[in-house]
Amino acid sequence: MPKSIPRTYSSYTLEALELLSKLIRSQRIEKGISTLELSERAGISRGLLQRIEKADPKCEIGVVFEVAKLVGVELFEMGPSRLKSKLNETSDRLKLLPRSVRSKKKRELDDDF
Amino acid sequence: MPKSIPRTYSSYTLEALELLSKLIRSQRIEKGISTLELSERAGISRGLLQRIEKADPKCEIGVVFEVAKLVGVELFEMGPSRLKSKLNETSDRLKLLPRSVRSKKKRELDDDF
DNA sequence: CTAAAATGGTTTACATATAGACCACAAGGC
DNA sequence: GCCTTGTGGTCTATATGTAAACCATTTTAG
Repeated sequence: MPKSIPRTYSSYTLEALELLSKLIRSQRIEKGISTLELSERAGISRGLLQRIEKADPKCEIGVVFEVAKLVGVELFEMGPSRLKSKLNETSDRLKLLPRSVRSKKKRELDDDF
Repeated sequence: MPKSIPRTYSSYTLEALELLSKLIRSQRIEKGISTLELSERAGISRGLLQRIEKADPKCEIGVVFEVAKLVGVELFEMGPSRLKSKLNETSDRLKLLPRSVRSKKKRELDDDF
């Protein structure tokens, strides 16, 4: 049972969210698309789009990414092709890693060497 | 009332999600952090972390970004300082734009000039 | 100025994401 | 080999995100 969970976010996260939301809003306005128009194209409600443009951390990430893509904001600062190659690269590197992690569990090892 | 909404995502969105999730998983394993450990640090359940690492589009974007930050994945491929300056830059540019958009509504103008 | 449209808020009902407890199995250390 | 621990499922209850319909205000075109 999920008890009221007051989530906290680092400033880095909040700023990244704010950047993404403002990039979306900028692109939307520059392209002359109204909130209603864009929300319809994205298949979401106008209210949700407004929350996205206000950097609400609780929106579904898939929807936010989709809206970003619709107005031409590049995720990860890369277009489709570079994204794809980076994905392959990362997939390959992931395959070489162990599936399971043995943690020291005794604290004080959270360093990143 | 939200009726069952079968969302669709573009491949670009899906690949971006997959990339992010695999970057997170890679970094987690490389740093020797178990799913339980990381979920506790992030203040989320282990199940949610598993969904994040499986690129589930329906997770809250704030949580995903926070987990990414915790394992050292840079959002937008930039660290805190560059992110901040880019944010300022975007904020300034947004201020210069009109608040409201007059859409032609008559289709066939969705071009980006 | 006036009128039309966009925006930013609400409010309500419902679908669903989440936490937390389980479980079986896999994987890695000894 | 054993044995511990991580992983990936499941299931249930609840918190909450979302769609849809409102509203008031602001903004833009004329």
